[in-house]
Amino acid sequence: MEKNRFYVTTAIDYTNDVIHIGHAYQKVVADVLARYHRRAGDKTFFLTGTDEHGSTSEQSAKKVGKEPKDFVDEIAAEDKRQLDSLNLSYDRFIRTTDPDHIKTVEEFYRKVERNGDIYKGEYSGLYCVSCESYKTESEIVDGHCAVHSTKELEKVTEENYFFKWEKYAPFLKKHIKENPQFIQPEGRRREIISFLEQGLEDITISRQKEKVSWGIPVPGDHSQVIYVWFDALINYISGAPDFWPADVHILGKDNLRWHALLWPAMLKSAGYELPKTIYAHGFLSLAGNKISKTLGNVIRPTELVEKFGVDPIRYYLIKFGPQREDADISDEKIKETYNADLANGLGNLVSRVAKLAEGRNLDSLDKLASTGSSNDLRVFIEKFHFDEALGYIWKGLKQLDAYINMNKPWEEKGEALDKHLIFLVPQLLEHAALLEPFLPETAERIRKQFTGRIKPATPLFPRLG
RNA sequence: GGCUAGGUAGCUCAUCCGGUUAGAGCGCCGCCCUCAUAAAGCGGAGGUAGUCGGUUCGAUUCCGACCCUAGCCA
Repeated sequence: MEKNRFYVTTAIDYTNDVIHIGHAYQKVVADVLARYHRRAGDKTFFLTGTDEHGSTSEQSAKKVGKEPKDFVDEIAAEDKRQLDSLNLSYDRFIRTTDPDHIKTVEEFYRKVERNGDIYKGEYSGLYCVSCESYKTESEIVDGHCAVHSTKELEKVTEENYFFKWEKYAPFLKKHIKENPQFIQPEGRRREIISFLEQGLEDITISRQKEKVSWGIPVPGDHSQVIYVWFDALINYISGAPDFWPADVHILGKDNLRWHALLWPAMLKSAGYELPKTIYAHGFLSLAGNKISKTLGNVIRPTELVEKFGVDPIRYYLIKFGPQREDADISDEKIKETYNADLANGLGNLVSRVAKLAEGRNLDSLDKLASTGSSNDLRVFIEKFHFDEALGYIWKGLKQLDAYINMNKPWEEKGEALDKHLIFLVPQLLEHAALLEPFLPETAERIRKQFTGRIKPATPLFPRLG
């Protein structure tokens, strides 16, 4: 059987601070896709990592009296710990300070340059001396820098390199219209199309080294460093060159424009294939509030995982996460979902069957099951409808509960009981297999419990009071 | 301010092109059962579909204005 190739990426996170629970959704979703495709036998690569260059990381380092590299080393290590707590099966954690990434960026830049799409121009913007960086409109409050409201912003003009973005507008328009699958979900696609109708302007892709020193030098002109996107986006190629083009980039809606419009233009210019799908999700709020340092309500994945366990957090995010629109998370909501679906649902069903089959050795049975494949499930996954995928599996679990209620196997003995177990145990194992991409730890526990001599029932998910 | 997306039961969402009493899951209340984690099963309460106007025989569904939420404004 011929194997497909599957390459999924997440956004790489900025290293001015450690990631929080709001970043967890896209990582879990990417993990579900990666695990699903690995199971299906596809040659799979799952890339995640950190975006480490730029003035914001540089200044965060300075604030705590550290060299940029030392500082981002610490953040990257902590980010990785956060991701690991979610049981993510990434194949590489790329850092934009990795030597092979820097080399790829230089090569990429040269390709675009050779194609005649880079030129020198004048960039002018409002510069905050205290921040040592240019401010965009959203960072300016009443004409002042949002962080330094007493200082005047200076209008500064500098010579930078520009990328001929506008040139690619017709190409982008055509590609997006002809490939409905390119930007997902559909609402986001319309958003980008209508933005594109307003036209594009060329964009600066470098900064003078004296303003931003923490970055990759522009090839051939070390008085400038490459600015943000011409560094960060290229990680998708440097992270797994043999797997390019990516099947899906998963990112937050704030990054969509860059991924949907700038990145494809860059790729086209440099002569690369385009990714197949760019999937943008919404944001997660915490108990009704925006997650922000200023509000002081930032929580890390590790905190929730310690409180509820990995799979309950994964389950909540997949079922109620910001798949299309924004979503909310809170201890209360996690607990409610945990009790309803995991304790009373899956966990209780496992206990029922385990008790009925306790001590039996039905080893020959489990080999009949566990194909872990389902056409319905495949369709949900391909459409990125992860919540519906879980709903589909849970519908199956409900049917098993209904089967037990109807057939009352606890009233049976011997062969009559076996008749039911021969149906129930393989069914349960089959569902565990379907569940593996979503709740890997739970799937494994069920598999172990029902392999060989069936172990006594210990609650998979003890009910929370 | 401009552009875009969204506002349907307490919560999360479904309602294809306008048309009988707007649905589901969770939560809540009641009943019932016990193989099971006081779980499963059955029943019930709960919505003037953001607001106000317009088009129409008829609008949650179309049009307009306004309000609220979110993202972007390079």
